[in-house]
Amino acid sequence: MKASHEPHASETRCCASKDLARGLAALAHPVRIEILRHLSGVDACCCKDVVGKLPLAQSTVSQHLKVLLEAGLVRVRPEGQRSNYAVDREALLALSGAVNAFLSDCAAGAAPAQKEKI
Amino acid sequence: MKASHEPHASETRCCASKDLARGLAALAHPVRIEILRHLSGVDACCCKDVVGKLPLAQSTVSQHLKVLLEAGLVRVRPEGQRSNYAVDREALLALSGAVNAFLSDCAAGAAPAQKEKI
DNA sequence: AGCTTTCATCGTCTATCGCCGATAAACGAT
DNA sequence: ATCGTTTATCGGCGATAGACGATGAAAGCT
Repeated sequence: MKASHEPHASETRCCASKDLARGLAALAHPVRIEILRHLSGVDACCCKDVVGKLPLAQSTVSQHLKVLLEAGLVRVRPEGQRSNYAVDREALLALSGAVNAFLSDCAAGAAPAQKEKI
Repeated sequence: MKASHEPHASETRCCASKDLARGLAALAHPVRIEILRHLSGVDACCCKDVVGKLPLAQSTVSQHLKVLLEAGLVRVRPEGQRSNYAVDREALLALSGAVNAFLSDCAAGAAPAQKEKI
């Protein structure tokens, strides 16, 4: 997105926004929220199990799991012919903390690294 | 999305997921995060001000503001020829609470309204 | 009255998302 | 060695998101 174009009074801040947005984007889908819910209720389960609980094709579920995986919100452990997925509880807490920090700061009017011109 | 198709062991829960996803989707964009940051730092400011801080066209910023508005994260007060936007601090805190509750529950393994089979 | 400023909306374009079926790869079992 | 099971990935399709410029409406200014 034209990164080196104009340092529009935002350079380091922009990266933080993009990181946060990336994490949120992984979460911002009803199916992925459902999947996280399912995964959190069990120790670990394979893709097939998740497919059994959702009205979606296996390939679709696999892709959603991949998104969650790449966002670092779940972990996978290949066990035999199946892949055991589990929520990364630390990552969830970290994301929760990041979202909380951002939203609370915004709500408090303490915009990070700002407050210069009106 | 084929709502009345098969009550796949999720009916009320699905709505909650969709609501949460909707709120998160509004937040899951770097530009909108930046806008929220800007708005939180000032009491209220108009679209033009936001445009001045971002390398984007006025129409684009206006649309992002509309998304935030429809998600209830910001409020607008038309004042003369300009629109004064301000963060809805209560809404931000509410969303923060919802995200926090969901992620914390997931991290704690307490998936809401689940825990049956497997 | 004109002119400027500010904003919202429309239409368009491109890129990405979300879904699917089909297929291949990896593994276990017979 | 040959199945059956599970998973990941590919290609395609429709829908949506995100960006832009252009336009029009509303409000202020001279």
